[in-house]
Amino acid sequence: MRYSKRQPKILELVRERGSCGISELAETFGVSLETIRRDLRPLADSGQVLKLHGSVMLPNSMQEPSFQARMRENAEAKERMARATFALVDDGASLMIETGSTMNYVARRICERAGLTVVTNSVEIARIMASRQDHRIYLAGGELRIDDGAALGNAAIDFIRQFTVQYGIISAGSISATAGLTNYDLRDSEFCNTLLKQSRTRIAVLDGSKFQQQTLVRVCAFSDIDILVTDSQPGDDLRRALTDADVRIVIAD
Amino acid sequence: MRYSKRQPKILELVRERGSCGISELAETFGVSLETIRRDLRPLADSGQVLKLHGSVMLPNSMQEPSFQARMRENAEAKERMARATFALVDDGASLMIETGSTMNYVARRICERAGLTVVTNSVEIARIMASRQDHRIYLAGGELRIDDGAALGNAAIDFIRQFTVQYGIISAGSISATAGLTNYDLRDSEFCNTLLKQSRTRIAVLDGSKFQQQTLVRVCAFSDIDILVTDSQPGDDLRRALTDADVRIVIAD
DNA sequence: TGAATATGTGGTATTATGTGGCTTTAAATT
DNA sequence: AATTTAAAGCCACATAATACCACATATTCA
Repeated sequence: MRYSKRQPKILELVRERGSCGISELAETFGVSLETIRRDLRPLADSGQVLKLHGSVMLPNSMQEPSFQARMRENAEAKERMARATFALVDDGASLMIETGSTMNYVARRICERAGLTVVTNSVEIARIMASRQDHRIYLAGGELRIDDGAALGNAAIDFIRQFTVQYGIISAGSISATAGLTNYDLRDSEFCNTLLKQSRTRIAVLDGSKFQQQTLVRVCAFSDIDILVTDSQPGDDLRRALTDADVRIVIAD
Repeated sequence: MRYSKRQPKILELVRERGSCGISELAETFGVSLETIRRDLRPLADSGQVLKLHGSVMLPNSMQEPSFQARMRENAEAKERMARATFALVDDGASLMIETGSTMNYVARRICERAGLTVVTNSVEIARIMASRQDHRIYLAGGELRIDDGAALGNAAIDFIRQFTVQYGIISAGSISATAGLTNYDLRDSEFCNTLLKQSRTRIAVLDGSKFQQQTLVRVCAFSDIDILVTDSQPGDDLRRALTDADVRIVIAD
């Protein structure tokens, strides 16, 4: 492997942000595009980053276009919420995380905590957490949904029933005063339902674009969660419904 | 080590800041570049710092994880064996694959087949297979080994017992005429054992560097496998033991 | 003072970077 | 789906920065 003083910093940047533009990197380091490409080549050859046209990303990011698209939607809000969620969790905590783009952002941040015990049904999140040596990771098995690499169904649900954790972290497709938390896929809802039952402090993370919408399947009532992490003020109806159910609202930044 | 009053201070600086420019050090100590290089040489030779053009850094900031390193060992042989294994499997087949760097190469190739049903205990391999839409993937859950992201133990073993597949594909740490296939980790051996029991055609993939060595734990006897895929001719002893057990030997390219 | 070690200097070899031409890729358009 | 078009990648060469070596000079310590 060829060494360059930039390579470790490139890796760090890519790991931190999930992906980086090549011109962006060139500008950051004040060198030409070709130089960055030369730095990148051995990193790509050894599989440490994945090289695309004009950008690099972590090889462990799901490559499905639909999932990628969701990772980009509201990326900045999701990152802010991830930091806020990080602040809620202590070193050495035990937690369950479900699948989804928002959960990926949360996992990347929470990963920085030391000595966690993590239970998840998402291949992606398991991989993110495995990038550090000092976590224990329990992955629920079953048939994988190709789209996001999540195990759903009875096998996964039975698996997580073995655990009781301090924090249960979920997202959802939408949240509204009338319907509570709702989701696109029944299997997700079922899984989240069990996840919440096995967790003492139940945290839902949803950005403001999910307020007042309504998707197909009900996940749970407001009384089934303890904390809502979001990025913007909910409307009056929603806020009243949440406070009535004793949900603590955390607005990121 | 050669004595210099600057060396301890250089080390201290590099450790504190991660990396240092050589001209920067020369200026700090008020000596010529050549002098700093002479101070640095023994430090670099003894592995305490990593020297690159114009700067030095800590040697471990570039260290790649052990799994990445194994992916690069014998990469060319593993790729050849992967192609040969690909040829053994049909479109629409059902198969089980265990974890390991060789299995990763195999998975990348086999993934090109259409409509497979894949059962695995490796997060990596699940992810590789998920890059195409038309496979069904069953991932065994359990506690993950951080190193390679594999689920091991009873949960994983019980999970795969639900399936019976056409092809069981494993690797191993070594193969020898006297000890059969052996592995480093008992948990791998136990898992592979069950995997083979659930498979009709049992394929072992091992490159020539694993001949005649012997690692810790026995995986299975030669009679428990049907096909050995390798990259070079085994020695006479080994070949005789294999043919006596009716193992078909496939030499890649 | 003299031997041993350190440091600096200049020339040459090596490595890193940038540039321009050409090929490949991805996306936009028909 | 095929064609066009712009962007990104790759390669080869030129240039700049850095490393190495041999030798000269300075410093240290017995």
